[in-house]
Amino acid sequence: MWDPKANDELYRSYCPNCGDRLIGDSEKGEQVCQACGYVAAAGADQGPEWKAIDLEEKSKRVRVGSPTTLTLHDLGLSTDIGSDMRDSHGKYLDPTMRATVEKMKKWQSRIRTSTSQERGLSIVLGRITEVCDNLNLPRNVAETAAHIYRTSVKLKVAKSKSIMGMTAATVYLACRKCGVSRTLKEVARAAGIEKGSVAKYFRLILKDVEKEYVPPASVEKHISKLVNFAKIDPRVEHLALLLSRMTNDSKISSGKAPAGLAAAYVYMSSVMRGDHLPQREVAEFAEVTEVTVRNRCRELLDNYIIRQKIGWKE
DNA sequence: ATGGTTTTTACTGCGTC
DNA sequence: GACGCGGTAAAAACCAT
Repeated sequence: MWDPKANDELYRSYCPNCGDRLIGDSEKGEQVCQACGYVAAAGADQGPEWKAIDLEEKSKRVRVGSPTTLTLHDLGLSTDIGSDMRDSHGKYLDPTMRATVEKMKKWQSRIRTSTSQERGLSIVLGRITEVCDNLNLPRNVAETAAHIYRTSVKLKVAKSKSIMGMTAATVYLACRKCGVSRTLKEVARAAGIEKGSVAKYFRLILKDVEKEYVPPASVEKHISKLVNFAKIDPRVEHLALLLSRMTNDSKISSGKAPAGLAAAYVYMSSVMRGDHLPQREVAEFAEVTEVTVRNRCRELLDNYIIRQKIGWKE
């Protein structure tokens, strides 16, 4: 169960021209005002902000905007040591012992990283970029995925795990952290492995590495993605987004798959505008069934008087 | 493990082109 | 007849406990 309003704050911001809400475009990494057409540069002061840095670069850093959940920290050795300062019983070491161990660890990890582990790391990082390319994901998602993987290695979570399993799981998590709408199914397909095993690794990472809850991409992002993929008239998207915002109600969306809801909005919008896309097509692109689309539509129509609010002609 | 919820599968009937 | 659509029952998948 997820609350759509919880992550709404992450990407919502307002147009400097007319004050209307800006709509984030997950594909292009920019935000657009639906009212006046103002286009904000990538992450002016709202969404995640990043600099393209070579993946292999050692002192990697990902800059993000104000939302703290997206903040990524420095990847120096210090973090590794800080998190491991316990003895075998899980108790914290005393300060003098701590200092000694710290030195040891420093050397140990220097030796380690220059040999096999560093190589293993670069293999996975390569896979991550491959999968991200397959999914047409922006650079920052790959960066985030790489960061997640690096910390999983440090926390020993990645030890003796399937390479593709970890790859897919980190990419999927990165998508969610960056607010990009890619389903687990899609990531699994791009990585060429079972959806189930991706979920398994994903949960593992969620448990031991990324403990904060990361909400799935919003319905609105799913709408944008769906429209882009299916090459639907942008005006349908506009209407769909409008509808989704007007009916952005936890009563409707809670517990429901965002992709299904997005499909319903797009389908309804296409009908309202007279384009009338077949349910079959919309459902196919959204990777849900027609039944789900229908159910969402029905619920929407049951709970809202959409025609009047939208000004449906005819 | 389990129980509640959501999605999918598979099938049927209805109207229209 | 084929197609799009709406509905339903039951299976499967999912999620929190």
